[in-house]
Amino acid sequence: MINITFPDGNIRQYAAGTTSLDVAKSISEGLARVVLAASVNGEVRDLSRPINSDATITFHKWEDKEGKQTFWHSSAHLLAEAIEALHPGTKFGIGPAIENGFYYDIDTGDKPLTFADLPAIEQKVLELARQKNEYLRSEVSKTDAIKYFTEKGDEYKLELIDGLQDGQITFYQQGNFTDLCKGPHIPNTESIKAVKILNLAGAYWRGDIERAQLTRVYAITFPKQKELDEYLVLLEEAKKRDHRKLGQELELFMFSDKVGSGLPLWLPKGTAVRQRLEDFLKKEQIKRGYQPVITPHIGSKKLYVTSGHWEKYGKDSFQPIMTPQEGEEFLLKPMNCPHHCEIYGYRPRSYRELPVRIAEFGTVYRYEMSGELHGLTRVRGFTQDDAHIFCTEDQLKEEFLGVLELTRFVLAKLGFDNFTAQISLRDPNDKAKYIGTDENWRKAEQAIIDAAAEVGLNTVTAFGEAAFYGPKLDFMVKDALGRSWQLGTIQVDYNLPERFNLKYIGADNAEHQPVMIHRAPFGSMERFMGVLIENCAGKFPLWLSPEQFAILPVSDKFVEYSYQVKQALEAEDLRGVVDDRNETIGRKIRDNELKRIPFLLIVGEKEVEAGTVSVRKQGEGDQGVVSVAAFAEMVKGML
RNA sequence: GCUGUUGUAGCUCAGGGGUAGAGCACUUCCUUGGUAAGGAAGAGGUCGUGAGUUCAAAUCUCAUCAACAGCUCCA
Repeated sequence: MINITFPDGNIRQYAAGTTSLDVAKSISEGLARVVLAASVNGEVRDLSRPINSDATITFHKWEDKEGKQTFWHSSAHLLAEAIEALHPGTKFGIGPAIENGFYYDIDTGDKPLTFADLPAIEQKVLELARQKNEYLRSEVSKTDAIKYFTEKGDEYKLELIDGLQDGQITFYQQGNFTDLCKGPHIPNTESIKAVKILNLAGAYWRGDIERAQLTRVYAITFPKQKELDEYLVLLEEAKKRDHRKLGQELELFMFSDKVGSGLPLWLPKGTAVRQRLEDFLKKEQIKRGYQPVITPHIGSKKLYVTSGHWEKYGKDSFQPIMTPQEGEEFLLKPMNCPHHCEIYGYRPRSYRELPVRIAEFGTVYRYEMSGELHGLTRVRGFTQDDAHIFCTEDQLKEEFLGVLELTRFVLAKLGFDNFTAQISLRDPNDKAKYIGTDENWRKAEQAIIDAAAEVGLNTVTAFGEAAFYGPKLDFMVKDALGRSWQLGTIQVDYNLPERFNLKYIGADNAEHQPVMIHRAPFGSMERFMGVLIENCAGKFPLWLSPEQFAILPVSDKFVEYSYQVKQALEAEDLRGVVDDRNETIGRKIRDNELKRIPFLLIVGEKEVEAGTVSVRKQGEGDQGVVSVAAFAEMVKGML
């Protein structure tokens, strides 16, 4: 007999060799019907795998992340079976589950898959699912595995097998389809009741730009048709929050072919929001001892040769600007750090004045590849809420903590509670990509890890995601469609101080090299605005909103009073407009609701006589009548 | 940059080898209306750009630019 421990600490005894499914059945038939996989000693496994010794067990249902992942991974196999049935000779790459659904990379040879093929494939998936085939696991020798896929002619699978060790290779089969896979899988295809192929796209084999481009088929499945329908509605809703769409509807920003791609033009309303964000952070930074500076938009090429950026990015950047002077070259600045290094180094520095915190909303230009451009979140000209902190080794951790505090303060103020803090470290297997000594890297990485741990920040660690000059801590936030974007960033840099030969005089009257922290709580104004727009669905917080109120006269007889109210509110530092169009009140309400104006003030005969306004809150309807002064007080109380 | 899709009025889109259409927005007039679309009339486009095929191209072909999705990249 073996002891099985359940998540609640209960222990029950079973015969050795019992399966997770048997264990589930012993608890209830109901559980056995809905369970998809089980974690045995922390490893997610097939329900049919026997358990031979004492173990802890956790069951995974559709509601769990592990349950969904297993369900979708199994669905990927089913999708492959359907594609193979309809398009014989298709070669298969990999087909993992992703956050929402799964994909399979396929190579259909010279007959590419088109959107017209998709309905038939979806039908086939459902047809195969209804065959109620089991997912059968088998352990296969490397020789047999190679033999199978050689006969099938699938070189992608052969390449995958090549990287595996004999004795660790498993196949899974359902119906007529056998795949190289380490599992786990759900027991049977019958629980897959609804499928939608979401997208087709190119993807390089093994992510390598030099290799073949396969067709990546994105799809999602559900155990109930209703859940699929709801998911598709959710996707549609998310598209409505897209900042590119809202930016146009709310007249926040635009792009112009004549200006150039990736170069946003900020319209008055977008500018109003952005400037308030800037003012907010500038004030906070002053409180925290930052010193604002201003530097030019270009810098001599020599500056970037010194910094090392020319060597690293020069050929992929906006190319140097020539001058009438032979041999003189300037670069549009792609970052502010070198300018700030020059400011730090313009005179000798004493340890007494460290840390020096140099801040600038600096506009930079980077020639991003055309395919990378994306609304406001990936552009070629953008403004960083940049600052560089020059400090001693001993001050590093405290400064890092201070920046962490500021960044979290900023995110909280703007309503971002769903961020991920990512610690980006070197790829330990490819140190050649980075500059600087091992010793400095080790120190910098440790400082970040320690500081994050000290404030109890929940972090994920990403190896290979560091900047080429140092490790960093990034705050990642998702957009309306679930894509992750880096917003705030904090980076430790031992490299630039060295390249610019920056020094300070210590208490020992000797020269020392300061450490540099790059940091930007917003990241860039453009990207932050983009993600902010999506996060609030265009309904900006009251203090940021371009217009806080709109006054809607019931007829043009009340326009004059409307302007008096507007003046009175502006005297209270509130901002808004009068909708004096010759339109019905219903129309004015509708149009201004759609502009996401927080408060609509309706005025007619009654209001004029009583000196009041009838208040309507965005999205919440009529709030009743109050005096103008009372309204002003109420709004100010909400700021 | 790569693969695929798209490009027609300010916006959303229909059409399609014989020189352009709808709704909304806009302008004017009527209406003076009380909590999410009042009525009428009018104006507005060399169909992304450039070549080619054709008696004829917005429509077909090629190139180019831009946008979208994913990949790759992100100082």
